[in-house]
Amino acid sequence: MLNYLIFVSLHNIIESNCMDIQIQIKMNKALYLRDPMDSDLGKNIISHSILMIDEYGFESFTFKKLAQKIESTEAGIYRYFENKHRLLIYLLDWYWSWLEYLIIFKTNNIDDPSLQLKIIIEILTLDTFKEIKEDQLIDYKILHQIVISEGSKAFLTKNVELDNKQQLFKPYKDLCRHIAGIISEFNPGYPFPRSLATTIIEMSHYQNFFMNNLPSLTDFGEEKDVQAINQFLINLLFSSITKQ
Amino acid sequence: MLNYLIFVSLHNIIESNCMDIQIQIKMNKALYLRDPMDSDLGKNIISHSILMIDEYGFESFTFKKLAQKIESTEAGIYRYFENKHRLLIYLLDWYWSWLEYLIIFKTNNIDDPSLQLKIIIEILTLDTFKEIKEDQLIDYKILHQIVISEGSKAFLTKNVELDNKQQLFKPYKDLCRHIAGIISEFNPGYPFPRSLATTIIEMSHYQNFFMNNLPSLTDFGEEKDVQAINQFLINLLFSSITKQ
DNA sequence: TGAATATTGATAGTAAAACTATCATAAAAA
DNA sequence: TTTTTATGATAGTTTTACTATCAATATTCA
Repeated sequence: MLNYLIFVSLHNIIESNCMDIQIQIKMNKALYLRDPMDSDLGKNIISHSILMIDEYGFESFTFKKLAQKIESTEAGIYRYFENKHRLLIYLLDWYWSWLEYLIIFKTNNIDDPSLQLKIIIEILTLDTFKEIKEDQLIDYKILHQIVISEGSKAFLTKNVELDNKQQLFKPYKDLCRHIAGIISEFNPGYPFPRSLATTIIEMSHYQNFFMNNLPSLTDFGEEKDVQAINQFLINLLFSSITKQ
Repeated sequence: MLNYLIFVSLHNIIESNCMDIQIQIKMNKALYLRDPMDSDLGKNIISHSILMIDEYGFESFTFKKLAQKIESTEAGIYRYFENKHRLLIYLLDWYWSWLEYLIIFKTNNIDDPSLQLKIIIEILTLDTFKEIKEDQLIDYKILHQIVISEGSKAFLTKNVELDNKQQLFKPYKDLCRHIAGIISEFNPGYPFPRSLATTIIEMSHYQNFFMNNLPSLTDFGEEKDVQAINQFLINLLFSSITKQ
């Protein structure tokens, strides 16, 4: 039975039991008042908030509803998270940290940056997720849906500056820097590696959201196939960075 | 004094007095309960909601605050708009309709689709806006800031489907289709014209937001120059659609 | 001109959301 | 065993999001 710690250049992943994809992620302490991973109640908050934000949408999701679902109290949840916005960022940060872990894991020992980028795009669209086993705590497929539908709301607020000072967006930035690094490795002369990285990341979500909700804004409306988004992103990325 | 009606293929622009850029836009009736353009109170709601959403952010903006500012009452505003989400979409739709008008106006008589696309990108980043005169009702520069910071919130809700059925996103879709058409004119073989159009539109906002708020996610952090975003978008677009 | 209609302002009120505070009990740590 | 900590139960406040009612004032139109 494979059971080991991973020591990579990852700041946020502290432990991973790989066979059942049980990952421990070191979260920014500013995100919570009490560490939700330290108790059953906390874990319940995390796992059920993922389900409920997906079900109701972030605006209609409330701590009261969550408390009823997990048979606890509103006040109980407030002991863990200052407000629902912090909880959202917690979930998103978890996702980004986990995704960077996945990327490092899956591109490990691969030297060709172009192949690395292709793998990254596949991971970003979560097309690989058929193979990924469920975590009992975090349903990554649903969490991915939250990232698609609610992700931008983390930073599109008047609090960006303060939240950013508290490093709340670090996992997202880390991922962006990571991808930008590989882009620069592929083509050191390309002048916009970071902007291109955010473009690929954001579009992997927007194209998915549009495909499913406003299909005329995409070219994937009929088939609704994530594979087509993949092709679009590959085309977009490599057109930009391939030297003629 | 120039004063004429414009008859173009624009569904939403019904009247334009060009010398002082006074534009009348036909808005979707589902967006309001009473047409705000028909009264002073309504016009006040529009002009001041733009200022206040920009000042407070959409989440903290309330009809009560707006009522106090324009010295009317909460109930008075509710006579015009069902809720603040509809008001937001009203403002965004106005913007998109106006932008498509601007694009048609500025690319008129230009045959070269590549030049058309360059003009469109310039308009999207609103780099041209130094020259644009203020409307006494709509401050387009501030409205552009709202589109950047709050635009996605129009459709990233559990109401997308219903809102879409009411055609609330039509101006955005019209613009997307318009740009996609020019892309296809430039390169009829390019397989993702619509997705590329939304990518350019969305990135013109995201890169701007990131540049100003989370600069490490872009390559424009030091200079904070919209012109650099322009260059990025031009590069992104033409790399994709230029045949090798 | 006078009556009907529409628009706004003023006021009041409700339900839910977003918290905060307090106290008792149960479980875990010292 | 004592102390600390975590949770549950309950109650309360402020703000948001909205609805309802009525009077005053314009505007329309017959």
